[in-house]
Amino acid sequence: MSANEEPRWLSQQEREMWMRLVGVTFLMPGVLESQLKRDAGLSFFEYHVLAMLSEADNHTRLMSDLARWSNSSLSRLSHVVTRLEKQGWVRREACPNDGRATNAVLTEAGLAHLAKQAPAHVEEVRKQVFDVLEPAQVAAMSEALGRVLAQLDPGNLAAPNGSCLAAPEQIIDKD
Amino acid sequence: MSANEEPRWLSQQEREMWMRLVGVTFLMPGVLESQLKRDAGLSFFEYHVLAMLSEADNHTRLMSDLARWSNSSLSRLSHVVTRLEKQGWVRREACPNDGRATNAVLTEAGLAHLAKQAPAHVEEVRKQVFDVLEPAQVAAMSEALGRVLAQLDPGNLAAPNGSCLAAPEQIIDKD
DNA sequence: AAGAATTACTTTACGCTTCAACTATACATC
DNA sequence: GATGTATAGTTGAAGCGTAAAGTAATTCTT
Repeated sequence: MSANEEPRWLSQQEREMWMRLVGVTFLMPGVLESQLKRDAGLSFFEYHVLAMLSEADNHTRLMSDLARWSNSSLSRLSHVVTRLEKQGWVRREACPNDGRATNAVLTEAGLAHLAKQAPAHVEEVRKQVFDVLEPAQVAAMSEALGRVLAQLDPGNLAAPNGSCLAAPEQIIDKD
Repeated sequence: MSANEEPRWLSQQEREMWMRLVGVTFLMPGVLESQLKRDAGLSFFEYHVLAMLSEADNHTRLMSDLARWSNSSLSRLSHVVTRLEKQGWVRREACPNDGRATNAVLTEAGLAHLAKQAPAHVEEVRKQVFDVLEPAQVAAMSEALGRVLAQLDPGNLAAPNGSCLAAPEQIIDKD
């Protein structure tokens, strides 16, 4: 936008959608986190990380790939994995191919804990999001959100090709 | 869900939408915040709060209403308003009708700062969200997000009726 | 009128994330 | 082989938000 152009203010319809998107963005993590904290002692992000490890080959992923796929910084992930290590749910392993790289591995205890919590969590996700949407709305949301996500994080569309990463397995039909 | 029922796992289509929604939820605030922090020294939430005050009659709102409408806790808002006070962009006033209540008021400096930052911010919002969506997608997203938001925060649909609140003015066509 | 319950914040302490600096390893250039 | 640059994390300090406690005012009940 050049200095002389009029800003492209949002229309009334765009503003309404914007306020709702911001509202969902602010509220959703906290609402889902309430149930997870109470039942599992996990934050929403921690659950998300454990779920991603559960879907990986050998329940193992490079830290850099895990950070990218969970939409977080390496620093944030490093701190979170440190906490999950202390709980015994994740462990760190050096990467045999690259001395700089570290793998995060979901432990047996972590997998058991995740499996135990998944039913209640998916029920809460269904209650808060999917039960209020028609199937056509889910499809439309998915298409539109895909476009927004591609803009927000262009680099994440590519399949990860970091070392120490097997091709992802077919994902278990859980949240 | 009774103890004996099978959990309602997400379908493949639902999972795809879910991962995208979570991705946008995690990434969007930070991406928009980068531009705001750099240009204005404001977090995304701080900007949101100033924008809401700018739209209020006399640029004044009850703290409790402002918290509700900005989807935050009173405690969070109290801390944020304290910081904005220190910057000279907001001030607190006791409510004449209710001794317990506090009004947040946008100062002249705050209004000027917001007006200065609004063009760049709306451009960033347009770039990250609206430029990648078709008008029909904006309408569909708005409808679907409205349903999800109603579920996440049922009480917020009602018009606020706290004391010290005039009916909101027609909102200026800004982000 | 007095006391109990509720409401509207504010404040403190703690946990989590970000920022910036650091360490170690791999790769490119000479 | 040596040096510089880039990469992959880790770590500590500071900032921000949550939980819980506190203060003050209002409303309700007796």
